[in-house]
Order: sequence, then C-alpha cells, then structure tokens
Amino acid sequence: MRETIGAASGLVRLAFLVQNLYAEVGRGCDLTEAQARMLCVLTNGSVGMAELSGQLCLERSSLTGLVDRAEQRGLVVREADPHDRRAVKVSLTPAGSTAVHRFHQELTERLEKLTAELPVAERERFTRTLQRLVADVPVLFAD
Amino acid sequence: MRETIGAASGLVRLAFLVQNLYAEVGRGCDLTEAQARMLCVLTNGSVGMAELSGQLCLERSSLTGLVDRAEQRGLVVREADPHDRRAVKVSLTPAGSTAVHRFHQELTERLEKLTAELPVAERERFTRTLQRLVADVPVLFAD
DNA sequence: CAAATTACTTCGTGCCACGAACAATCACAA
DNA sequence: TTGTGATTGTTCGTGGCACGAAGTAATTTG
Repeated sequence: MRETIGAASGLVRLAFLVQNLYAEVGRGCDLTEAQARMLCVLTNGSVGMAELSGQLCLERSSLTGLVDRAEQRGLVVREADPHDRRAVKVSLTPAGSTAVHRFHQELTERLEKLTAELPVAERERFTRTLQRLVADVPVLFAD
Repeated sequence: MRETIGAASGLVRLAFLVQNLYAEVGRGCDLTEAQARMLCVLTNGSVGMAELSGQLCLERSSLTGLVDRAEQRGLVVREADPHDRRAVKVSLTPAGSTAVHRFHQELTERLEKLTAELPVAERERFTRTLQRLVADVPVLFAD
C-alpha cells in the first residue's frame, strides 16, 4: 500500500508546485492567479458569465467582481449578447490578449523545464497518462 | 512539438483538478485551503513561524493572520520557544489534529480514485515519475 | 398572460496575501 | 561589555478573492 499513498502525496505536491509557478508567472505579467485563469479561458473566444463561472468553478457572484476588476484594468470587455438582452459576453481586449499570450508562453516554458530532465520515453508515458487523467477537466490552458 | 505543449496543458489541468479537490475536501472538514495546508505541515510536529512561512511559500506577515484565525478556531496553538524568546512554535491542538487527519484521509481517498482506473503498470510508472518530479517540493502532504 | 426560470448584479462577510514599518531579541565582534 | 547588524514575529493598510442571500430584468413555458 505504500505506493498508492505515495501517489496522493505526489499529486498534492505536484499541484502545489504548478500552482506556485502559475502564481509566479502571473505576477510577472501583472496578473493575479484568478485573472490569469479567466484570461486563459477567454482565449477561445467570448463567453457568457454563466458559462465562464462554470468553467472556472466559481459562483456567479464571485465572477462579477473578477470581471469588474479585469475590465477596470483594460484586460477584458463586457458586450451585450444580441440574442439575449439579459446576457453578457466577456471577451479579451487587445491588451488582455497580449498579456495572456505572454503568460501562456512563459508558463509553458517553465512547465516544460520541469519535465525536461526526464528520459524521453518516461516523459512521453507520463504525458500520456496525464492526458488521460485530465480528460474531462475543462480546458483552462489550451494547447 | 505537439507533445511537449500538451504536457504543460496537462500539468495545469491536473493542478486545477487537485486544487479543487483540496478545496472541496477542506470545506467538508470546515477548513479553508490555506488552513488545511498549514495543518498538514504541522502534522510533523511544532514549527516556528519563519520555517512555516518557508514551507508554505508565504510571507511572514501573511502567516500571522493565518495562525491567528486558526488559533481562534482552536486548531492550533502558539507556544514560546524556550531557546529563543523572540521565537514562537506553532503546533496542533487535539482538535486540529483530528481535523487534519480526517482531511488527509478523505483527500487521499479521493485522489486515489483519480488514478484507480489506470492499469496497474501504468499507474505505478506514473507514480514513480511523479515522485521524481516533486522530489524537492516541501512535504505538504506526508505519506 | 402569469408563473417559473435564467442571467447577471449588489451587498455583506470573512479570508488571504503582500509590503512597509516596527519592537524585541539574539549573535558576534571590537 | 557594548555596539551593530541580523533575525523573529507583529501590526497596519491595501487590494483581491469567494461565498451566499437577495434583488432586477428578460426570457421561456404552460
């Protein structure tokens, strides 16, 4: 049983590691963690508040403030949905797009360094298993 | 290059997944994420503020409040360090110990379910690689 | 058309994290 | 011994994050 316990510990520590990297790279781009996550989702195009809160696993009331602050910083805009006057579409401004691309690139580099030391075969196997485990996690960080 | 990009995405998504689980299990034990992390570190015995802030990657000033709130909830106590009158040792109360053990057990179960569907060989390989990647991450979630 | 549903916001609360500034204590060297 | 510089931890101010309850407006449904 030693091994399964180790798996849980390993997952937690890996998550901690990645999360710290995420925050660190975010700070370098002047983005909070929550903002960076949101901008990553918006990379795929404009999204309504409800769907966005679903993808980020946030209550809608939490999202309102997040979008507010991002909008004040000029990273994001709210647009009226032509088909539903209740709804709002959130999308990236050019500044937001620039920021998120820089963030994405830097984080990708840092994360690749993490696995860079592994032998190629091990690395590929690891990645494949990873893909399998996260198959139904929303795409927060597109390829 | 398709594969290396996927590795970064996979890591981010896995981290998101684990982090959400962490928060969810925490809520079930009436612990915030930050509190749960701290209590996990304290499982190994009492620790000074400076070392604790290092292990949690937090500024000392952030830790003060975290310990304050945990102390008010009766999860933790501050004790004077006999060898250094500036220093403080933080340790678990019985209530804190109970809470963190429950948290640890539930989270471990949930995390094992994550990998439970994998073929045994793949799972073992994955775990081994995991251990290697997190070798120098502080122990936030002991075996 | 009335009622139920959906989309989003507002408000109040508590928690989290940072940096600057500060007091107490310690370690060490002159 | 007496500075002097480093270390330990706290306070304070600021800003951000997240929740839930309650509310408004628009849409859908019966």
